[in-house]
Amino acid sequence: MAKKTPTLKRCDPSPVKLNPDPTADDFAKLAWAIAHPARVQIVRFLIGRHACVCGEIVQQLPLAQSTVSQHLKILKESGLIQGEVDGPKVCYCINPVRLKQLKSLVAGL
Amino acid sequence: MAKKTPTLKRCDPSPVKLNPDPTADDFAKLAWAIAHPARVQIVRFLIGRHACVCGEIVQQLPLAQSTVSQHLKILKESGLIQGEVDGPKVCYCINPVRLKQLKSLVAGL
DNA sequence: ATCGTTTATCGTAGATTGCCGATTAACTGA
DNA sequence: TCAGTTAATCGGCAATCTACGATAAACGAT
Repeated sequence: MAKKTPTLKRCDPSPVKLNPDPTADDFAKLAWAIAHPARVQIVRFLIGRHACVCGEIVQQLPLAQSTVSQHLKILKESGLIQGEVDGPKVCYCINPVRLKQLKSLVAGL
Repeated sequence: MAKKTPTLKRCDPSPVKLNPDPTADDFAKLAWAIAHPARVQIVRFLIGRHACVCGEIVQQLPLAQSTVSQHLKILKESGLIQGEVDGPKVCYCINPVRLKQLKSLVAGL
């Protein structure tokens, strides 16, 4: 009992193992997709409008068309949004399944 | 009726205004904090353990100590975690308020 | 006071991001 | 067919991120 630590311990010393976190990569990927203000706005905009044309998104943001296209590409690669060709235009919309995945991953933290 | 668009419209043409999104920056900041697999694991680890020492996190990850320290710094700057000096060690823990903010922002999408 | 432990910071290198203008590709309509 | 519109891609530049080893700072213990 001489070695009893006198300092009050704030840290839990229980040896809990770190679970393998197989979803960490996917989680990070989804988080990365919305880790930029412009992309947050795009996602919110698409949710609010259900679906809309690329050009409209460009008009709403103070960014060049090419830059917005890059952001849309990133969002598309994450699976959060989908682009459907509609004539010369492209109609973007939210992927509800993927959005739900993001929500449950964050909610499960 | 000759000008009736023959193509079925998938896109909603209703003119909905894009709300100013004052939280977009903060949202992106929080998302950025967990936009890396290592940081996702750190956050999950801290949630699972309630609190723990920096060195333990380093042991759990296949990264150098300095790299983990950088990730911890990013997480701390986002407000998601807090570091409390406990002698020569530093005890990290989740900031529940900030975590709840992240959850509600994502849930509110 | 000095040593050992623990963590943060510095400096560096390579890769990636964000932004833009310019160009290209795809499609419609006259 | 040809012109016009729409969106994606290319090339380039500055900035940031990630990772590491090495070093410095803070603290407890002897």
